[in-house]
Amino acid sequence: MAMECATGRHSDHDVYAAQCPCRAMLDMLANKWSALAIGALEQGPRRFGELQRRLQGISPKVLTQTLRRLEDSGILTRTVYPAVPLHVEYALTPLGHGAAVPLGLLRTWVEENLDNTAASPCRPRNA
Amino acid sequence: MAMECATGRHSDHDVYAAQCPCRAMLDMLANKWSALAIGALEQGPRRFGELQRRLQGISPKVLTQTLRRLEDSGILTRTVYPAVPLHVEYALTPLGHGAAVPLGLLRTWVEENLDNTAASPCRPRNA
DNA sequence: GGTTACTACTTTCCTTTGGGAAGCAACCAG
DNA sequence: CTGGTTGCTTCCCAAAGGAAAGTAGTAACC
Repeated sequence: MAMECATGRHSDHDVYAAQCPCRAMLDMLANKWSALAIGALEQGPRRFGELQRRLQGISPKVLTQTLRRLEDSGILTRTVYPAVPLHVEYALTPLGHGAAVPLGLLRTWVEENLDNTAASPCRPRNA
Repeated sequence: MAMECATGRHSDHDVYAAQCPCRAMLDMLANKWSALAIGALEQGPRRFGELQRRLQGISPKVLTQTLRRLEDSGILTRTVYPAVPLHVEYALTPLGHGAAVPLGLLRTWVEENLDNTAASPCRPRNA
């Protein structure tokens, strides 16, 4: 009786089911670089170099991999303008803009709630 | 002038800064198993075996790693009841319950929006 | 003509992390 | 003394992450 998926809670999908394709989607979105890249594209299309500067600490290899995966999943589009020098733009699809909402809330929550942990803040609050 | 972090957008933290401790927090929460484990604990404390059955496909090693990391970050607590057989309960902290909100939205979004992608559904919609 | 610069990667190499299979330890029931 | 239950740990391998350097095409500078 369709134990593999479909508990009927939301739609036909269940992220808790190992075989459900939405598990793979969750695995892709629930990832540091994906969350940051999607957030960086929320305000409009960005170029490779812009993203690399924004996502501090990412290497070009990993940025390419991340963008390719998101492109293959329909989260963003890659457009090449054969100008000189080469110009490549990445932009969120409507699906990507949808995913950006919960991911943005997650990023915001992390930034606003880290103080409650034992981690040291970037700016000490009394110095 | 504090380029390492703190763009001032939300609080003193910036997930886009590589050195900001909130980047590490994002890296931990933005992860398949963390998102599922936190969701599974949202309705109340759960035992190791319960979590392992709920998070279909997780191995005991990976579940232990995930729970330990979340415990070390203050997201959940681990309580041992020295009964026979051994009884261990995992429960979200207030911080964990806060993190559960955006993560729950992400899980729900994935379940409800996978249809819009090229991925095959669990239950075909016309058969 | 040679050199430098720009953009967007790719390649190589190495370290770190993730993941499955199996084993372990404690305890009790039969 | 064997089997069952719970909650892990250990071993080993494969996949992913990350730093550094190389590539390709063009154009502007000297």
